[in-house]
Amino acid sequence: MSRHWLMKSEPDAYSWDDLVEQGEGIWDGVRNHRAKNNLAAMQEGDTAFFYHSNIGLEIVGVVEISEGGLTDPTDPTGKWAAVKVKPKQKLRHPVTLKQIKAEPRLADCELVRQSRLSVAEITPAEWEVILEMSKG
DNA sequence: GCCAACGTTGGC
DNA sequence: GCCAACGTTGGC
Repeated sequence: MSRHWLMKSEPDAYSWDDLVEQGEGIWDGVRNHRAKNNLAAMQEGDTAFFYHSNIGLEIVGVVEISEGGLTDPTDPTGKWAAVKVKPKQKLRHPVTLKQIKAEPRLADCELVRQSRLSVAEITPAEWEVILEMSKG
């Protein structure tokens, strides 16, 4: 049973378009324990929303975990986790943070509850709600 | 082991 | 640019 996630990136540093251009990206540099636990729990085939923080403040696409269980190559101590992701589909309409906060069914999601968490889990129900919203 | 001070992240 | 939330550090 695959799980769902949400991964934040500042588009200035790494945007959806950057990922599409490269075909596959490694998600590293996470230095938060809760986010790391989420990264470490990801398995190949899981899917994740790609969220633009700071600029945009919206979910722009869906990525698939292409390789899980990696150690962060940018971390000399080898304690932190990383995964590889591939772009799967761009949302027809981005789902903004504003919309997410206005949706009662999403009030409990990790993104809303702990806004600074860079890698959050999305429940199957929340996943469906967001996908539905992206269809406009 | 507690807690105040400080730094960072991210929304507004 | 400000501020709230959260994590980390360091003195005790």
